[in-house]
Amino acid sequence: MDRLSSGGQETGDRMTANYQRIKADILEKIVRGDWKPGSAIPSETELAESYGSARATVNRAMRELADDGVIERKRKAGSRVRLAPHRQARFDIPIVRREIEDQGLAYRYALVSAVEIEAPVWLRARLGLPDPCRALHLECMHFAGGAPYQHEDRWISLALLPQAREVDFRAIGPNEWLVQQIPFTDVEITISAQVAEAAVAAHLSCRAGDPLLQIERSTRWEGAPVTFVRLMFRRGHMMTARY
Amino acid sequence: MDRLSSGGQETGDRMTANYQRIKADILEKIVRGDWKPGSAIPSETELAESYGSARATVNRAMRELADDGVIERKRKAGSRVRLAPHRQARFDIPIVRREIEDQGLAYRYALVSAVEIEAPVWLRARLGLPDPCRALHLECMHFAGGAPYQHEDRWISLALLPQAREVDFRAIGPNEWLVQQIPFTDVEITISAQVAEAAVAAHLSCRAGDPLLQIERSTRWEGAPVTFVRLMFRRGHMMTARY
DNA sequence: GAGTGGTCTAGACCACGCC
DNA sequence: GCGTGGTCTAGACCACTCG
Repeated sequence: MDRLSSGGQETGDRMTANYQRIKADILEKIVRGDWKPGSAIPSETELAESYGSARATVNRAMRELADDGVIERKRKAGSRVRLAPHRQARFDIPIVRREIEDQGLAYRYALVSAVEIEAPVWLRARLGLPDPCRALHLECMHFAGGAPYQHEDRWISLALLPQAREVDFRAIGPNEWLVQQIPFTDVEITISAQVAEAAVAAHLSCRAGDPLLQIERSTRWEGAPVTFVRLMFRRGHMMTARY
Repeated sequence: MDRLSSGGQETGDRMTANYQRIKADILEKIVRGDWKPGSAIPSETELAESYGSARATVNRAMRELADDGVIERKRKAGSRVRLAPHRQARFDIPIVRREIEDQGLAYRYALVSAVEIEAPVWLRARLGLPDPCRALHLECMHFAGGAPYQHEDRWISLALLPQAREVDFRAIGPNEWLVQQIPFTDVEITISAQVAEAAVAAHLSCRAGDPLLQIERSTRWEGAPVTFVRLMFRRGHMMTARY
């Protein structure tokens, strides 16, 4: 009954797709309070009729709203406005090199140390590694415009990637090498605030005890542990996201 | 030519949708190295034919792969495997109350202070508020199982939400009240590590100088500044995400 | 200019989940 | 049971962009 503003409803409309206009219109109804939190939204069939479009088009709008956490959908129950909008933020996890070069700064990488040792207990527990298990332990630094930017404490499972022994990690960073080996995996990421220990503080040119943003990341491939990394950023580093 | 494993290709298949199987199959080809980073992927039409499905189905698989940052798509150029997978993690931004109650702990909220004052310069700059501008400044604490969990330093623009003056924030937390007022907005989030100042440290039962995870969030509505909040978590708090 | 992805439609079948 | 969302199809037009 209330077609969207613009008259043209055919296909590829000027500027915005129809499903986007429908999505925006539904969102506006929710924001304005026409459809209150917890209340039901008309079915896709009804909406399709009222917008004068196909159900598939409405479906895409609704699916994206559900992905965005604005509405909840259940088969027979229909769609409802979420009581508490399920907010989530997407943070980019850039390759360090890109992150720095995108800021227009010169990137430099340095290997601090590399040793093959038996995987320590905490690492085995954390990654679910088998009991006796050898691992490659790398310590690296990333610099931005000459200044320390990030300290990388990397562990690579030699059970899954024995070829890591042959790599010269003075020439290539572990992250960039790993990306070439395993293009896609399951990842668990943890962010926290930690004090700079003396060794790390020296590398990052800050004082021991300074608060540093820490990212820990466990990577698996088909369930098998691949690598664990602890990244300490220089003091004052921030992560930003919009939604 | 190489239909996917399961014979049934009709519609609603057992367990997994066809577009998901196609998506997984394409992803596997990329991971296995059949389609290398930077190289082109067959066009949707070709893929649709080889999978024996409609182009729309392939389109959905490809669109999700693009959303996931695995491939890049351009109109005439076709689809290519990303050189460096554009990784991003989605972090849930829960309501504090839910975050705590989901852990099975008792939630308690307390208002520390509430004053109406002229918005300070830094806040006006940060949110883009007009020059003379009054704001409500709230300081709150959130407890989990009796222990301090989070310190909230909240600013609410009275230009946009004058009704905030009438609210008894001893009874309701600012976040929960705001959600009722403005169901959906544009948000900018920043995460960093900070030292606990003496005042905050006292509230969070930690020592001044301890490293704390800090989240700052600016919220707008249709471009107009609504609220700014600085959340300091108790020492040791971590944010986790998977992808 | 021409190929590729972006979008839309009309119709269809299915599975889940309330009743 | 039966309505609703989830998915699929075959065909279509369009807009972008590379060459």
